[in-house]
Amino acid sequence: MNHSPDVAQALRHAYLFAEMSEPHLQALVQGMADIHLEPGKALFRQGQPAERFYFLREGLVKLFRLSPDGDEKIIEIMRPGETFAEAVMFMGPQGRYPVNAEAINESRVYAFEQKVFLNLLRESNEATFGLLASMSRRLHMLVNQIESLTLQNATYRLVAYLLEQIPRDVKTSPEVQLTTPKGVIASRLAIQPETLSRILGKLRQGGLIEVHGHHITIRNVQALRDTVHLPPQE
Amino acid sequence: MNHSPDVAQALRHAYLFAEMSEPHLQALVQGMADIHLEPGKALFRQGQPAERFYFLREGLVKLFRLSPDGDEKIIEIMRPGETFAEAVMFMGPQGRYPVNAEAINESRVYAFEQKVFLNLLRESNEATFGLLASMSRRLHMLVNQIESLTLQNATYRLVAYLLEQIPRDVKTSPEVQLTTPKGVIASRLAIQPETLSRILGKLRQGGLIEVHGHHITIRNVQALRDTVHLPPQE
DNA sequence: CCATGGCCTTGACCTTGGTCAAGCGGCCCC
DNA sequence: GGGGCCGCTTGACCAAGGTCAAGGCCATGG
Repeated sequence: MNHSPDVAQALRHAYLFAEMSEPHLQALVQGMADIHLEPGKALFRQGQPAERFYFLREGLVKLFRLSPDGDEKIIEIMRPGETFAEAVMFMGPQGRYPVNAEAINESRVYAFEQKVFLNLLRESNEATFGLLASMSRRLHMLVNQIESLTLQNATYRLVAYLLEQIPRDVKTSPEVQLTTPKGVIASRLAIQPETLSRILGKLRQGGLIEVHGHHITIRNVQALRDTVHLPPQE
Repeated sequence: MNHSPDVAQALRHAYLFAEMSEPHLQALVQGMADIHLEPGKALFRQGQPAERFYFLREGLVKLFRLSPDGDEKIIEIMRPGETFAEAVMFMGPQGRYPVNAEAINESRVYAFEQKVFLNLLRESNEATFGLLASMSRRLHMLVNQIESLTLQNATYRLVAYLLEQIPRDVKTSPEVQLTTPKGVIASRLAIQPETLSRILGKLRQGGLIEVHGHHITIRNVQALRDTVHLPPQE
């Protein structure tokens, strides 16, 4: 199967490939693996030698850590068009995945050999800068996460999460469609599902939101921001 | 003043400069600024346009966030030989510092213009790979921090911190010298000073450690690991 | 049409660590 | 040498969120 044109097209949405020369990109597409994942299927486990990195084509993948007694903390939920595990390439020759990766929904990922990609990087600076940009974004994201875990409470984190889910451009009473089960969101926010449910209930009672299953209507964006002392606007 | 030889020597300890060609390094040394900081003096503030990045020559610098009501969370404590704020270079042209930086002790930092460094990166791949390595290490460090904030409790974090402070190679009853006031350590571990004090007291009562001001003797490394269910050895 | 199981909600209770307040000890500086 | 300050400790109390247990609500499949 030769999907090269549209595959290359899709890849260009990722920082990593955005600026890459056409021949280089083509070479990568030739060498990549197209992997199909059922919901709940693991892609890799923490501690495994990291030989590949990934581009999410369709579906939803969670990156997470497990505590000794099985509790799960989701570090990041990957969405289509994003790459992950690229940074591990530079952890030295014996690099290992620092997290687990598992499909939430049925998913399709493209896998690239790190060795191949590294060779390509050595002779192409545009690609390297794309990689630097994506790592720098991820660093910032993690710092934000640490801040909200330590300096803010559970309600803040949930509200911030909801506000992030509002599609750009929307001015009117925004509708948010939760893309994952609530338990997954809870783990991402480092709270228990019970607590998530209670906070949602509290916000609902306050008339700030309406909850219909996975569909949430935000009745008053500004009031919502105010409850957690977020500055107006975005 | 021309300290170039020993300055270059010191810079090579950082990943960022380790593999860099001698002429390039010399050029950077020529252009850098040598900054002296009194304890408590700010180097930069979150939100300021990021035009430089830094190498810590002497002293101790904290990177931290502030909550709206003044609580401080230290993200990282920089030690001599380390670079910081390099990643911001890739946040786009209007990059801003994502944290505050302030000297804990009297310190000396070298400051480099991002523009200059970026130009150099474009023509030198060794330097770029050094940068990638240091960003990748920092990513891993942040993920570890998120894990211990969410999946572990305060005692675990403190014990893990103490164990990290044990100098390599030591086999006998290890001595740890705290390099910063305990309040700083508390902020780094995201606990209150009172809690830090209590946990230390609990460990002391359990006969696991001895505390004499900033000097801590670990009486039983293995028992200490066991209290937080860390696997033996390192 | 009902049974099953997953996901979510709700209630009662508990634990960890935060908050507030008081006090101690060393250090610096007049 | 005394006053004051800072960093730390200790105690009493508190509250956010976790834990445990019991249902409810669908969707799915027999």
